[in-house]
Amino acid sequence: MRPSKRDELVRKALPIFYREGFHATGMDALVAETGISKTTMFKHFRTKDELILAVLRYRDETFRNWFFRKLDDTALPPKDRLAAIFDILEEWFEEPAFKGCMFIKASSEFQDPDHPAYAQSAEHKRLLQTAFRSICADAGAHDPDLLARQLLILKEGAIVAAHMGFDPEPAAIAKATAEQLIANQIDV
Amino acid sequence: MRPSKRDELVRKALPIFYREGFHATGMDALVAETGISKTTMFKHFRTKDELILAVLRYRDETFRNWFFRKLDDTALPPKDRLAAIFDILEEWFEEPAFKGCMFIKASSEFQDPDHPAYAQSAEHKRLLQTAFRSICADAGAHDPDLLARQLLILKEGAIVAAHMGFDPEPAAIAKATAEQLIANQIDV
DNA sequence: TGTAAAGTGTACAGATCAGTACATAATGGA
DNA sequence: TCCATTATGTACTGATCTGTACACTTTACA
Repeated sequence: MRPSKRDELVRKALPIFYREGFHATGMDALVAETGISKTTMFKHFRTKDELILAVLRYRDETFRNWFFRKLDDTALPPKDRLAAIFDILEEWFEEPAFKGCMFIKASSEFQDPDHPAYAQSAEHKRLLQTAFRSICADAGAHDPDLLARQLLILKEGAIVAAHMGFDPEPAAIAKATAEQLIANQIDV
Repeated sequence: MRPSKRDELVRKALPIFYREGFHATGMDALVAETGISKTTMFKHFRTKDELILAVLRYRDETFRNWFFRKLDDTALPPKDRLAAIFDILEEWFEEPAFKGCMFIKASSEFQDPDHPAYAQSAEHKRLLQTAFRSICADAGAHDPDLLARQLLILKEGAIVAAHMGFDPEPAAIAKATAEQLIANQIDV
């Protein structure tokens, strides 16, 4: 099977689900916007849920790639990289298409903990936490696990604030907080 | 109009929407679980969206009442009250019915910024922020606005972590962070 | 160029959605 | 007890939902 159409579908469905929501997006809407026939969609994915899951997997991959690539590109030492997390976050928030975190939204729409979309969303966050922890350790944090968890909670809070619009500069606020944590945990 | 049935409907619909989601809950499901007839529902609310909005208003009221009542009951001085925010949060997380923040989920399902449910959700967070700021000022924070925004972002991050389950002790982690912020802003 | 795989378009099934019509029953106050 | 208000039950409309059937067309490759 040539997987090109399948990938094209996942790639094109992502921004639609992201923008409109999972339940609110019907298969007919996907047909209209992707230009891919419904027959083909159901040939590649047995159900809508399977497509959603593939979209989430794709999102996990591309988001983490984008994020940590950006972080690497700063070429900063690990300690400064931890603070730079929130600069990259700010870049994301300022994208015109920014609509919050797709995984927070997925776990809002698929609340059953047994639903694979929920599991996939939690897994995404765990992968971020692991990556954060590794940077914390490289930076010489006294308690890398604690610091990573604090930074991740800050990141999630900033995303919620940015999405709901109740704070005009969530990334800057979170960064200011992070810098205090980092200063307290890492000797100069 | 005796508003008893209306209130009963709002009160009974809340946990259903909270547990199942807004789109995923049909009016027929509400009839089945509340025991209130569909005719009556549509006599009190012209549309499902109007019912959802009433539910969100009710949630805003009861949640803030519950939260700040709890905070008052600690009878702590303002500075300690700021840290106690996260103890109360932990109580909430440990409730068996805890399923995340209803407003984060509402803004996930109704993403259009013009949708009243989205506006209502943002308003809830702003009201929390205002209340936090007032306690920060009472506690003698150097920058009450900054501290309140930091604490709110921590709170939202902890809620997301608790809901998605990627951190086993989100309230404790957020509290440890908050205590550093408070110590840095408030002289003993 | 021939052939099998992959994709398309349309039409449909069956379920479920929000919301309505209408006749009947319960309720509460004077 | 009378009467207006309020609530109920059922059956319905028309739209939309996921998913399927099927005949047709395009594509890739040997």
